[in-house]
Amino acid sequence: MVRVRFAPSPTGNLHIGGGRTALFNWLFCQSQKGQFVLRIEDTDRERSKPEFVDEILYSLKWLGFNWDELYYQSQRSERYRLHADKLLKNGSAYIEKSPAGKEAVIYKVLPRKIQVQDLIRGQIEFDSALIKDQVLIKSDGTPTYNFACVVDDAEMNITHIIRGDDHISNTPKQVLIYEALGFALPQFAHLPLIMGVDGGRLSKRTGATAISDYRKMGYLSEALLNYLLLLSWAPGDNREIINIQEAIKLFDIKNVNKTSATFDLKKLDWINNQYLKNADPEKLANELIPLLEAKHYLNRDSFDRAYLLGLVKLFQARLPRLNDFVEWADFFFLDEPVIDPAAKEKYLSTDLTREFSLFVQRLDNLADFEIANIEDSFRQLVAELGIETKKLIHPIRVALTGKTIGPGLFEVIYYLGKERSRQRLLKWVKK
RNA sequence: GACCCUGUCGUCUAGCCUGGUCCAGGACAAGAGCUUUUCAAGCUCUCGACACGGGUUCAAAUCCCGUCAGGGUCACCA
Repeated sequence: MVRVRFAPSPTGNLHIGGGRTALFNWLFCQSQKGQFVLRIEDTDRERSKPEFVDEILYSLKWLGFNWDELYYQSQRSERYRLHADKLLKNGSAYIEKSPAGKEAVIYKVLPRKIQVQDLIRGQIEFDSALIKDQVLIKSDGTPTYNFACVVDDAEMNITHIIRGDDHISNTPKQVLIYEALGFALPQFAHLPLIMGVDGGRLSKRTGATAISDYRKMGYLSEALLNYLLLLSWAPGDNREIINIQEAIKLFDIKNVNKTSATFDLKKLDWINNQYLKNADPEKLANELIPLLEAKHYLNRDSFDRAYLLGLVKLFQARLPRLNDFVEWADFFFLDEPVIDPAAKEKYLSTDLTREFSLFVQRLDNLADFEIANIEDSFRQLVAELGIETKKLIHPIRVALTGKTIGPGLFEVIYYLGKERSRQRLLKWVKK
């Protein structure tokens, strides 16, 4: 039975790199019908915070991952103590006393060659003569990362350790401990790191790093997952849009790339848009309601859901991020549209009193205020006036929405309604 | 600095294992155009890469060596 683990340390939010590590563990685990262990590595008492644990669990669930078992290292002190004593007894570790009289347990590293078989990289060789003696139990009684990690992975029967590249140099240290403890070695697979646009590690300086930040910005979890997946793996058929279920079917850990990848927000936006345009409007509306409410654009208890759904459908194919809806569609919720000064200058600087008045009349005369009828009456009008469609369509859009870009004008008029449309147009009519 | 990992368009990648079908394919971005209503959607086109140098071979992006470059790690942090 394949057993993998994801072992975040709750000293911060779940970040992109962690989410990606969780993703590949999930992919491998699901493709092998294995079990997924979640282990909270909270041995650093100073920096570990329960609110980070909550945040990490929440983000993992948001990404769609769940776990079969959950452990906290802080609750397993006696296990580490026990195995440290074992090493003390068989002579592979020794005690070091600090000036304050506190004792630490140190593993004695003997010189030898260590070969590690990595599922992604092949064989990697190390010389332990270059590794100094390793602290197992710190003088405050807590285990070090490398020690707790080995004890846990062994006791939890982890068969495959899939983690970031930055752990490659920990691997020989851990192999030494596995062997000293008499545990069988698991398989290792080291994922390439994700870089920021500046070439270094992805950091807050080069963009948002927390998974939850992307959720708050309006990225769908499926899209984020799809993007993260493509960062170091490809389905092999030039497909860019692939959902997690299909990926699980095609996934082979041996095909994971060795090269670190740069995080590219533009491509994430594109993928997100691909998902947004096919997303269920009901679901999108639900996500938008709190955002619109925060802007006082609607009241949760008394709004027209069908109407909101209509607006969502108008915009969803164009949005890079769901949250952009709030700004892009603001004119549907505000009493008065916020007019972009440049748009006003370009389209509303000439007097359109006659054209606007006539169009308002046509709208007033419509028996059925339907999109097709609105369009017909508009086209009839420009034909009669003998002007180009675009000469009138752009000024009307700016007057109604305040923007030069947006959904088709006739849909906009329909959803704005007859009354609001005529009022906004009449504002530009000189008496 | 030492050790380890990696090197295909600006970015993500396919191809590399099993040399020839690759004067290197796809996607994002960028640029141009189309869409007699905008674009931030859609469609079309363009630009653009095998890090470098040696080998091996009839033939190398693919195999070997070296160089260079980038990244990671060297904590009683995880």
